[in-house]
Amino acid sequence: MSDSRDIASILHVDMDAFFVSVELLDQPELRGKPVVVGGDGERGVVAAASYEARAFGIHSAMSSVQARRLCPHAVFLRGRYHRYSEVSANVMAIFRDVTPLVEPLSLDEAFLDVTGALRLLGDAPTIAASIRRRVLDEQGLTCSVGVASTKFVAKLATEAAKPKASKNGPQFGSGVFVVEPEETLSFLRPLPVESLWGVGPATLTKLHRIGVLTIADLADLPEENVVAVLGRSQGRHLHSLANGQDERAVEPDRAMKSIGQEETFSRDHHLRSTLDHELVQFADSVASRLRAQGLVGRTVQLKVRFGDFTTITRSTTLVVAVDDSRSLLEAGRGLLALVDPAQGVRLLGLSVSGLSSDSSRQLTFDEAISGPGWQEADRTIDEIRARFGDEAIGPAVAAGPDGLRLKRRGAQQWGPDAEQTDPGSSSTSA
DNA sequence: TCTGGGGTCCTGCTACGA
DNA sequence: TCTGTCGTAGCAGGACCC
Repeated sequence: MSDSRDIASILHVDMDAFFVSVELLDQPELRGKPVVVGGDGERGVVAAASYEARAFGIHSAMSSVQARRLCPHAVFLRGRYHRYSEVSANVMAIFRDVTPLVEPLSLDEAFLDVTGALRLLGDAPTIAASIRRRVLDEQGLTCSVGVASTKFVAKLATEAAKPKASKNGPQFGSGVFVVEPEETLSFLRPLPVESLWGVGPATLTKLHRIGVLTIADLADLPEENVVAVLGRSQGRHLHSLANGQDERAVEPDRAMKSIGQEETFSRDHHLRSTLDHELVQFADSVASRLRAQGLVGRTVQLKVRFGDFTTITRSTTLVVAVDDSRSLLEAGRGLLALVDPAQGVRLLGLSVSGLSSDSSRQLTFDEAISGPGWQEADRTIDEIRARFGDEAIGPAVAAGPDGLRLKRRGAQQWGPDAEQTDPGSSSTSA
């Protein structure tokens, strides 16, 4: 991105209230109403809120209990992750029509480096406007675009372009907001320091302690003072950003670093056997996703959050990288044995990192001497799921009490299942 | 008061081999 | 042979993002 230093050719595109907008596409009768996606269980949180809901003070990451209190008549919808992925893929395809340099950040936002498209398609604001038009025409969705010479300024510019919630309904933003290179510092300096990417609650407390409230305050401090407070890596990074310097290029092919699944239970679990049941499903699901991506992983990590919200992780690194459910389950069980669930477990998670392509996969000792038995079984399961859907087959433990109902994988994106029962809590909680 | 799920990145500590 | 140093890997926890 050599040219992007002196020309505004980095775009940050962010879909407006994406999950809610997709729901409104499919259920147009909800338009104009306060709609909340996620947070339909007792322990859930809000994943997205319509601008009408935001006018009541509801925002993403807010607990569902609080959201209901603020707006009891809002429509609460369970998230449909697969549907959002589908629409997201269509939107990303539009971006890739403009430039191959697209770096998705999540389902609903991406960076685009349009330096190479300027001669053909016009200047960056023109390209931004045409992307907005295409997304609206082809997908029926609105988005906001920030244009700048660096990634993080483009991202901040998007905030300025976005619609704002108000009591009188959404106030539409400009849709495109451009920060020319020479305007970068005057744009940044008045903003609160928490606008910087990487300043969360913990860092903000440290910065407030030394009197830093705005980006200008941070930029004007000597770098060594910032490093003394935040450490070398974060201190240097944030000081550079505050001064408008960001050398990071748009990276279209970022490799996945880990794959995992976790779940917050509707009630705390106290029995190891209950947690083992969950572990079986996690291992099955994570292994299946590894194989779908053609990946194998070496480091298995178990995450446990107790009732008092303290969270621990236990991990182990295997001799060879794996993608089968049995190996993940064995490793997970070994780690679970290190944990005492008696005080009540609120969340359990299993993830795999140290990923590499499965073409580099080595045979395990078992496979080498007895053949790929479990791997073969897993691949057969993959084929059945590909033909008949995710719910067609799964670990026996995932079947419900009637032996027929399979718990859907990936169904609980934003909170525990309201109908979940907990055999552990009733017998051991005090 | 209440705090999901899926991730990435960084830091500090320990163990171990050269 | 003993000791100290250095680099690296593994592990655990925390902060942050959407």
